[in-house]
Amino acid sequence: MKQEKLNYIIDVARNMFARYGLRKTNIDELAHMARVAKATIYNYFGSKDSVYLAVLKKEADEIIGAILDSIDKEALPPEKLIALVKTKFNQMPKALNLLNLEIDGAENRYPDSIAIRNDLFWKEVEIIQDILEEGLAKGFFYIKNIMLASKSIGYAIRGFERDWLLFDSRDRIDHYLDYFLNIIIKGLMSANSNKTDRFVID
Amino acid sequence: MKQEKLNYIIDVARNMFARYGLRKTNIDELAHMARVAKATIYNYFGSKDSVYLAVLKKEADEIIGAILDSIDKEALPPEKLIALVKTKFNQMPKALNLLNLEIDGAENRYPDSIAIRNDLFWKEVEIIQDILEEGLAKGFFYIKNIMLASKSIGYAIRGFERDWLLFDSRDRIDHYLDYFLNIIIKGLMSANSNKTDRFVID
DNA sequence: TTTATACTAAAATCCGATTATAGTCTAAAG
DNA sequence: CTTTAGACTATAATCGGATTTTAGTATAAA
Repeated sequence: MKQEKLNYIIDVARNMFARYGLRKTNIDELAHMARVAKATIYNYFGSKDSVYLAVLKKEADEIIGAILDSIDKEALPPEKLIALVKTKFNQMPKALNLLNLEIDGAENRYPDSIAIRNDLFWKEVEIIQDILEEGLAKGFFYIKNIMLASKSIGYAIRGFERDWLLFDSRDRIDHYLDYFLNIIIKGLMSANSNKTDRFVID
Repeated sequence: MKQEKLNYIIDVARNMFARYGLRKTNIDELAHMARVAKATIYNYFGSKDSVYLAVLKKEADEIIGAILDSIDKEALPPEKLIALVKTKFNQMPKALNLLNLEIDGAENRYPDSIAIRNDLFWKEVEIIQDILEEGLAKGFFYIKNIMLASKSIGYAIRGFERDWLLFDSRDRIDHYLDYFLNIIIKGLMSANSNKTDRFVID
């Protein structure tokens, strides 16, 4: 089958899963909506779960892809870190299925889907690690244990996710995120933590 | 009724809710286990939900109380911040009902219980704010916007909770938390972020 | 290879009957 | 005046069996 057609199936499935959830989406209807035979779907994916996982995977890949793109556009490590966070949170609302995992009452939280969610987390941590390493090499950051630092920051960023997804007042949380970046970059104790003029998020 | 008896009812309820959950705990059995008449419970609490909320409230109060105690034992603001985080995570496993809210599939997540959970979060943020204010006044911290800073840190700490509760490898996450504290206190950019000798968590 | 269709076995839904339980009430005991 | 045991009700949960949906397979034709 052409890659194009396969992507189309995933896209249709993505919409259906986002609207109805895993349980209430059925393959007969998906086949009809995607204008392929049911057998074709089973030929390619093998099971309903696999279709669902392919959707989650695509959503995760999109987030990672967008983050990497945005980082490439920045030259300085601190700004790369800021770009990562901004892009991540901008992309999140598009990954409806992946993020409903966090919010929903476990409706469709099972080992494989959780694995994809965790995988996204650890990929983010890896990217953070790359940024920190570059920052260290170029003299921007001073970090004793880069692996610990990147994981710590990964976890900390996670703390903003739930409310970002649920709240009306996204702007305000954006504000907190901005400030959080300032804090981890400059620290509470450094005298210039007052000045948000250099690495500021607009 | 004596306060003592009332507390005993809450304690028994706390164990039953922790073991069986809100739905599978029934008031007849609770009355029996707590050795009071069912009417007494309804006299005091008015409804099953109110009993449950009283349990959640008590768990939240215990966490806040322990945090405040631990902070009082520290003299320096940075150490107070560290004490807050350490105590919070040490106390968390005791608050079984409150924390199952995070993990469970919404089984017993309804507006009132979420409100208590959020209340705990904002109380933590207030305490952080107090610490930051003291740290600013005494020249330890340099923070432009204390309110933003305390909320940011509150959210960031939240990011460690889920994995702390779920994972086998609590030590490792402890490690991340330690490092996280180092980062926010000293910042990625400050040259002494290497040295973890002063404000170190043992 | 894809498609339409038919097929099966397992799961979900439905529904009426039964049971369990939240919450009220009362009368007696402390 | 409060607590208690027990009776009581109305609603919600459970159960079991019949029915329907649906995941997944098989087949034959395009």
